[in-house]
Amino acid sequence: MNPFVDDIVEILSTAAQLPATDVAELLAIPPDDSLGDYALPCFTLAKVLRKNPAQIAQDIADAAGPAIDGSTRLAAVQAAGPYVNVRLEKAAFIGWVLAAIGEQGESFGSQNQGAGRTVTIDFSSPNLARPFSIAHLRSTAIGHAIYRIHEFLGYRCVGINHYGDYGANFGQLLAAYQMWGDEQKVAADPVPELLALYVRFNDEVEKDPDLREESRSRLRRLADGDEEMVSLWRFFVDAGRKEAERIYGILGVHFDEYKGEGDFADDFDSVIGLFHEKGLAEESDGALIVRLKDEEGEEGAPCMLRTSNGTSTYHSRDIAALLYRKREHAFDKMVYVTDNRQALHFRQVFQTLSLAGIEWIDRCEHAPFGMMSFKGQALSTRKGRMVILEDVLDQAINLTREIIAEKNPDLKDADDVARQIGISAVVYADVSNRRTRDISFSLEEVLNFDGETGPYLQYTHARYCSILRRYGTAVDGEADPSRLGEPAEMRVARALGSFPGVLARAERENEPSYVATFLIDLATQANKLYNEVPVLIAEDPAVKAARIRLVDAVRGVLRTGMTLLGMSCPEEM
RNA sequence: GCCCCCGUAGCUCAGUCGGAUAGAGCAACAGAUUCCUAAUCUGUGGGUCGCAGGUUCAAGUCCUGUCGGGGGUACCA
Repeated sequence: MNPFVDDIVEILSTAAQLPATDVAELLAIPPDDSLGDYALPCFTLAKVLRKNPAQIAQDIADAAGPAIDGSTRLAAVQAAGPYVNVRLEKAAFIGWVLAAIGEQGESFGSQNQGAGRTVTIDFSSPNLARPFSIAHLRSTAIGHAIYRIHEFLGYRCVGINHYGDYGANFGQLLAAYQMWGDEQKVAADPVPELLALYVRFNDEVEKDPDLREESRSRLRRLADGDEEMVSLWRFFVDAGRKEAERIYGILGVHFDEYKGEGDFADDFDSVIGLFHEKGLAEESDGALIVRLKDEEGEEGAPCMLRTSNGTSTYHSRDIAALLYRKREHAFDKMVYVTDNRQALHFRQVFQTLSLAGIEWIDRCEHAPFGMMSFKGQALSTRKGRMVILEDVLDQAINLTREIIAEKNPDLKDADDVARQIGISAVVYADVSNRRTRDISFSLEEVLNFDGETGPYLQYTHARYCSILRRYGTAVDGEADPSRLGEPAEMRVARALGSFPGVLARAERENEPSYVATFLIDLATQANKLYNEVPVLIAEDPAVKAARIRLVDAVRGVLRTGMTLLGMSCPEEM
């Protein structure tokens, strides 16, 4: 795939008289590019050859010398202690990267590894009884990025919103509404009114535990199809969905399927039938369970399919939903983007289906993410301690407006650009951390636009757009890159060249933060580049044209990467 | 008790398969704009990679134990 690496492997394996696969396996990248572009550590060879690794490195470098001299891609080979360092022919490497980007255009980075495959991604899936808080952004932003990355790699994607429209939260809402709700106020502006009712219920239930019965009885009536309860519940769900879809509109997130948990509450008989058939289901304390064992054979928490009251469970509903998805979408990969707390739940679901002989269960993955805390405390809707996502977005947008007014008062569509920057800043702050980390939300940090942030990426992109705009004429895709080779140019090219590998890893591990880290690196190198070498004021027109090609490539890859993370890319800011 | 995640600079975090001197950003301080947008760039200070063993030529990275934080552990989802 990379002819430069292929050449190094071929030459060094011949020189060292080693199998090519061994050399490819050992090949590393030196910590500093002044040492070289690739390195072969010789420690492991020392044992076999019974020689000092530095001597081995020297021998290999000597033996490889002539072949390197004859190579158009490789410039030099040198032993440095126990390492054989190889330097690339810079202009050739930059030219190769530019050619690849030129050929593949906007699809550069994709190796089309998802062609012919379908992935279903369950993400965001908010509980509609609660407001859309900053904590919901995690699953939404991470899931959306995973969706876009898969789509870019050629997968057919089905984004599923498995929203919560079922369970105790709704009982609480029904009770609170009927006890204290003001029909007109709720009808006029449901979201904040319902939130207030929800918080009040949880507040009062602490003082008066008997209130729980108010909730439970209504839940029973709902389950029995009581008309009053059903129509109220429907109203709550509709209001919650409208609100969620409004937020998705702001974020630019799209789902291919909306199905609530409640949609799988009634058809779980088939799930139970499946486990009865296999002889796996058994009665225990009135509930129906499947016993599970961990790796050591110890009995762990069982998977409960039906409660002693005869109702469905989180497990049976999720299993029903999963079977439905397999039938409906015939996925090759299924990703659940939920918080870490549900790790055991998914292990149980997967293990239970595995016991039942469902062989495709190994294509299902849980992509967990860490908890979000706020000022050292967990966010809790029940206790009214929460950060409403839209408030954060609004603050980010307003701050951006101020910055634009100060730095670029003549910017046209300033309001639109402020929205793009503010929203992307918040999204970036979320997807830039590795998924499994617990993150502490800090408004101050999200609203700092200096350094490794969303606006930094957008700024770099906008500056590159600006260079191309001022260049005036179309980019010459044939401009000769042989005049390039400045260290700054080489570093940018190396970053560009790493994009396909980064995306492959991001897909494999369902980890969008790899793309975020990549973009910061690319933008950093790109910013250094225009500080170090002149582009528009380059004296030699041939050099200028070649640099413009490089600038255009950076602009394109920045745009692709930011889009994959769900960010927008204004051309001016 | 058992299971999962996390622990790297004052703060927030990177760190592919174990490789050369552990890196960024923020905050602090000092610089760079007659020149492509200073939301940028350059420099300075800042480290017992939680701790202890082990494996290895080589450990932030792998193994065991331990401490600290968070979460989970059959009728919430």
